Amino acid sequence: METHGYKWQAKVAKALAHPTRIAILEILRRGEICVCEMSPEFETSQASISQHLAVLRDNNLVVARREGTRMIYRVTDERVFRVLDLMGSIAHDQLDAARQALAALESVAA
Amino acid sequence: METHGYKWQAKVAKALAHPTRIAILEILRRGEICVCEMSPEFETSQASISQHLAVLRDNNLVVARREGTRMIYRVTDERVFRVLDLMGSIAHDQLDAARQALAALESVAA
DNA sequence: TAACTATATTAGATTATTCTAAGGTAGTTG
DNA sequence: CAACTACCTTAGAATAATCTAATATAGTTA
Repeated sequence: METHGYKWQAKVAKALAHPTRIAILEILRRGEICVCEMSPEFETSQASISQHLAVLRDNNLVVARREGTRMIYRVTDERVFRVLDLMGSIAHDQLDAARQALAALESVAA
Repeated sequence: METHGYKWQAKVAKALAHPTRIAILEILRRGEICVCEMSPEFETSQASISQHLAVLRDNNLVVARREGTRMIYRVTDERVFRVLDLMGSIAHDQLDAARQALAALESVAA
């Protein structure tokens, strides 16, 4: 198996592998927006957001264009939202299962 | 924006963020299988594969059961394959676009 | 029970990611 | 053009991920 061929898929996954970057994409899901409008939604420093945007840019998940002094970002491929949704429901069901397993243990202990 | 809520999604993404782990999941797509049967498909060391399997296990993307001396693995949620497929087509189209951009540049240079 | 097979774990070095702090760039406006 | 706004980049420290080498464990078989 030439794992090498999966490098590009892995790069997409890696680009998504941070809560802040997912949050950025969720904001962009509402439509294109400038950094100045998404920044206030985070506690994170501006530099940090800029770096996360750079990761998304470098992996071609978003593109930016300048408009005056602002940079307007948008996603390049709407399919990332399907990925986010799927990962969300997978994670959700994992938590659900874990909680049920815990409840089962607790009912035995009681 | 409470990025904290995206932690679990990010964990799923992180678990997928390595070519070897994607390759493992692609093998598991064919059905459950023991480590001894998937190992030969990799150049990677046995320890490394075991560690990658541990990452997938720790993130609940696969489960293992023992059968004699062997460990049989299977995916816990078939939706990971949809994630892999989506990431694959996103990555594919990115490469396509990059190649077309290059070709356009080259035709100008010529 | 000793040797063997299949797999996991640990330790440690290496490399990659992320954050903070500081400074830089690009466009705008008085 | 000086000051300002919006954003980016760099450097460096802290943390996390990955690999190799060695060792451990669990079940099997002679």
